[in-house]
Amino acid sequence: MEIPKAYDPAQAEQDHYERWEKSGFFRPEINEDPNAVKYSIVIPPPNVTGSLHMGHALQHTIMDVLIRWKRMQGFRTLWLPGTDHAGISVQRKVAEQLREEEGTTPLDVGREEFIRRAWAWKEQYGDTITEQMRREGASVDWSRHRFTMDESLSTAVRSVFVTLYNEGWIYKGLRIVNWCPKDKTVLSDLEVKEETKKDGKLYYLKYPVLSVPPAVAGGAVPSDEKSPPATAGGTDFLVVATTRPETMLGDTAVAVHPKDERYKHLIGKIVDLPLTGREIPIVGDDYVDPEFGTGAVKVTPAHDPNDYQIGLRHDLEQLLVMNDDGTMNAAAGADFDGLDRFKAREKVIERFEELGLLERVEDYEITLPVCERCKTVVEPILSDQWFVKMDEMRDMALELMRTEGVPHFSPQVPHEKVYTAWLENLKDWTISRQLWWGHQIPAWYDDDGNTYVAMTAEEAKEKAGGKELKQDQDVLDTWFSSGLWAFSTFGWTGKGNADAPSAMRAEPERKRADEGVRVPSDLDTFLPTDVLVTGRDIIFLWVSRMIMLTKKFVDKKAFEDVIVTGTVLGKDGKPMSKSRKNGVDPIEMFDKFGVDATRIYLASIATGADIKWNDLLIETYRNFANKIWNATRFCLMNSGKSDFDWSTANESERKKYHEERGPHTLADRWINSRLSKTAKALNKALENYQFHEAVSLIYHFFWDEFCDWYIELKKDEITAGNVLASAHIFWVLDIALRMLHPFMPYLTEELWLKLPGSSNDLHHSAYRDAEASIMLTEFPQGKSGEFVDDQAEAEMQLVIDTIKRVRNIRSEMNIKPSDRVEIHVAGSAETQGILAANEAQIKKLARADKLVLTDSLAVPKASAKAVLTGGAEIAVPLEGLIDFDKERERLQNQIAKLDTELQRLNGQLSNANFVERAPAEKVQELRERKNEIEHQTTTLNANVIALE
RNA sequence: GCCGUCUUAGCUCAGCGGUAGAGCACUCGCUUCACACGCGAUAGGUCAGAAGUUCAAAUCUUCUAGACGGCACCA
Repeated sequence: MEIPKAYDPAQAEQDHYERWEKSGFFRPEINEDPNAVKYSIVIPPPNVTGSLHMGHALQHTIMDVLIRWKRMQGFRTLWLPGTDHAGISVQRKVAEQLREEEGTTPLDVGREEFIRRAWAWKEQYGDTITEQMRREGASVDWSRHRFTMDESLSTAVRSVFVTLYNEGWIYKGLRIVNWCPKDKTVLSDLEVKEETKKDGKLYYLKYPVLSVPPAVAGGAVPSDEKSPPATAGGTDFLVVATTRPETMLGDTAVAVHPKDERYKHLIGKIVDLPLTGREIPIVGDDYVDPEFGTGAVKVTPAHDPNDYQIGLRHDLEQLLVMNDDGTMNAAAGADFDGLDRFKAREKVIERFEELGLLERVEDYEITLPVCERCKTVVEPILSDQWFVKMDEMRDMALELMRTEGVPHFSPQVPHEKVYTAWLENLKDWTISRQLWWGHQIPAWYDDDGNTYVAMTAEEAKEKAGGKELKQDQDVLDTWFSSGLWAFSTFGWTGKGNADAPSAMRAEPERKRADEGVRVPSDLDTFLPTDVLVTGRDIIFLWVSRMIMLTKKFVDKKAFEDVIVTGTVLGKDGKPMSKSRKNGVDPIEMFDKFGVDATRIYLASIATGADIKWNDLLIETYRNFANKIWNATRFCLMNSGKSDFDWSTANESERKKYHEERGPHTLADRWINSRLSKTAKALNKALENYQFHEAVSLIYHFFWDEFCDWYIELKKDEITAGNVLASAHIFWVLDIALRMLHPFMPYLTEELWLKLPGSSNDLHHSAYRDAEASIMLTEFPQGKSGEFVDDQAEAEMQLVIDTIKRVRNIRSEMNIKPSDRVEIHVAGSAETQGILAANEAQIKKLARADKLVLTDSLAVPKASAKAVLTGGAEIAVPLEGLIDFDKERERLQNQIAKLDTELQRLNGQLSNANFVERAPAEKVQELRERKNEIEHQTTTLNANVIALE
C-alpha cells in the first residue's frame, strides 16, 4: 500500500466533513436505538457579526469532544448550533455601511429600510462563523440551526415579555441608567466596564451662599424670589468637589451631612448657582460623608444615581442638561447649548476661574464607566426605560443552587461562589435599547399615554378598544432573547407550543406519531441539556439569565453542568484583542498545523485555566498527528505481506480469532492491559471534564507505549508476515484510534477507513446500518478490567528495564550504534524465564547479538554493570572498549542517587512517630523500598570494587 | 474597598497530603528498512518567602511579596 510519508491535514479535512454531514451523522435521528439516552448541548450562540476566535475554537473543541464521545457511547446526541443577532454590533455595522457607501444615516433611510438592510447584511455576512465551524469539524446538527430573530424565537421573546409584564415583573420607568452617547442607547450594568484613569482631576468649586433664607422650605426657589447676588466681600461660600464640573449646570441642590458642625447652620439656606442664574437649596442628607472632599456635595439628580436618590428624598427638581449624543442641551444655558460634554467641562472651569470661584484643582485617580463595546465614557442619565425585576427569578436560581447544587460549575471554585454572590446582589435589569435591529418591544401606546402590552399589534388594538396605537420604538436587549436560548431553540414559543410536533424526528418516533401516539417534542427530549460550555465573561450576562428564565418559563433546569473555560491569552500574556494586535487567528493555525492538532492542543489546556498562546505547543500535537500517521502507515505497509484476508474480519470475528488463535506474546498481553487501563482512565477523565488529563493519557499511550515499545517489540514478527501479529496490532490500533477520535476527528477517520476490515460492522449497535465511519464506532470503555493483566505488565517492565539498562551502558560508554554487544543477566529462575521468552526482542532493541542468562555473573573485569529492580544483575562485557574511570564514575553516580533516597527513607523509618502513626501498608512499602535500595547499592559497590 | 485566582525545570504548563512530572528548548550520540514533524541517552527544580497543622506538606491553614481577575465605589 502506498501511503505518503507525512500526514497532510488539509486533504483529510476536505474529505470527511461533508460526507459526515450529508450522511446525517450529526443528527440525533442517526441513532436507531429507541431506548437510547439523550445527550444534548446547545451552543453559546456566536454573534452574527463575528468570526471565529480562539475562545470559540476552545469551547467548540470541548463541546465536540463531549458530543463525539457520547455519540460513540450510543447516546442520542444533539449539539444544537445557532447565532445571536447582536443588536448593537449589527446596528453599528449597517450604519457604517450606509455612511461609507451612500453617505446616509439610519435616520435618512428610516426604520423599515434600515431593518431590511440589516437582514441583507446578516444574509451576506452572518454565515462566516458557521462556515468556520464546519472547518473545525464541529459535529453540530445543522438542520436545527437557530437564529435569535427566527420567527419562533421571536414569538418566544414576545411571549415572555407579555407574561412578565402581566405578572408585574416588567415595568417601565424613569431611572438613572447607563447611557452610551456614541451608540445612543441605554446599557445594562453588565455592559459597562470600569476603567481607571490616573490623570483625572477633582475640581473644587465655590458656590456663593445667599444670606436670605428661602421663602419656601424645600424645592428649587422660584426665580422671582431671588435675592440680590452677594458681593464678594461678605459672601459665604460653600465649596463642593466634583470630577464632572459640567454637571453643575444641572445641579438642583447642595447636600451636607445634617450633623456636620461646619455646615449644619447652612441647611435650609440658598445657593446662587454660578453660570445658571438659578438658586438652589442646601439640604441635609445622611448620604454625605463629612470626611470626604469638602463635606459638601453638589446634587444633580438627573445625572447621577446617588444624587437621584437624594433628589427623591428632598423632592428636588430633576434637571436634564444633556442630549442623547453627549452634548449639552438648552437647559444647560445658552452658552453651553450644543457643546460637547468634555468641551463644556473646560468651559465651565474657565468661567469659574474668571469668576474667581474655582478654589483649586487636584489630581485625582478616578474610575470611569465606559461602554464595553466602543469604550465611550458612559453617562449616567435619567431616562424612561423598561426594566425586569429580578428578585423572584433570582430567588428561584438561588434555591436551585442551594437544594440541588445546579448548575454544577467546572471548575467549581471560584465560579459557584462568584455566581451566588452576584445573584444575591442582583439589581433590576434594563432591557430596552434605543436601536432598530432586534426584537421591537411589544408595547403600544395611545394618545393618552396608556400602555398596551400584547403579542401582536392587532391584539393590542383590541385591548385598547380599537384606538389607534403606536408601538414602542425601542428593541429588547439582545441578552433578553439569549436568555431564552436554552428552550426557545427547542421550539418553545409560549403557551401550548411546546407540544407542537417537531419536523426533525427520529424515524421510529415519527412512525409512532403517524399511529396517533403522542411523541415527545425536542423540548421534552433535549431539555435540560447536559452541559453548557462557555467563558467566564458571560456567566452573569447569559448563563445566570438562562437559568432563571428557563426555570420560570419551562419550570426546568436549563442544564446540569457548566464548564467554564479559561481565556486564551496572547503571547504577551494579555487577553487577545484587536487593539493590542496580539490575537491569533484559529483559521491560520488550522492552515499551519491542521485542525486536529489545534483541537487537541486546545483540549490539553486544563479546564478553566488561562493559557498563554504558544505556537510551539501546537507543533507538539502536529508532530503527534504525524506520529500516529506513521505508526498506522507502518502497520498498513507491512500487513500486505501476510496472506490473511482482512476484509472479512469484523469485530466479533477478530475477537474470536484472537481467543482461538492465542496465546498472545507477552507484548500483546501487556499492550492489551495498558490499552484497557488507558481506556478506563480516559473515560473517567472525560466524565470529570478533565480534558487535559484525557489528552495526556491518549498521548502517552500512543507515543510512549504503542509506538516506542509495542511496535518495536512486534516489528520483526510483523515484517516477517506473522498473521497473528498483524491481526493483533490492527486490533489495538483500531481501539486506540477510536479513543483519539473525539479529539482528532479528521486524522482518525482518515486512518481508520484505511484499516483492513473497518466497516460498519464495527459500529456501535445504535448505528449498525449507517455508512462506515469511526465516529459511529463504539467508544472503548475499558470496563470491568477486561484485558487487565498485571502479571504481563510486571514482566514487560522487566524486559523494558533490561533494554534500558543496556542502552544506558551503551550510550555512556560511547558504544557505536552499529556495534553489537553481549548481555549477561544473573537472576532468579523466574527472571531468566521471562527474559528468555523475549530474547529476540531484547537483542534487537538493545543491539546485542547474545543474551546469556545465568544464576551468577561470570564476566571479565572489563564489563559495565547495572542492577535491576528485584535484584537481577546485568553485565555488558566491553573488552578493549571500557574506560574504567568512566565506568566507576557511572556506577558511583547511580550509588549516589540511591543513597539520597536511602537517607530519606532511613530518616522516616527511624522516626518512631511515623512508624506508629502512618498507615501500616505505607510503612511496609517504605521498608521494602529500603531493602531494595540497600540490595542495589551493595551490588553496585561490589561492582566498583571489582573494577580495581 | 470587598471577593477570588495564580506564583513548580530556561520557556509554556500539569500535579494539589505520602519517592517532584510533561511538551518545547539545552547537552551527547544516531539518516537503524513507520516517522528527523524522528530514534536513543543525559542534564536541569530547597515547588515565591515566612510561620503553623500533620508521623508526613508543592499539596491543608495563616501571614508577607509579586502578577492577575471579578464586584462595588464618596461627590
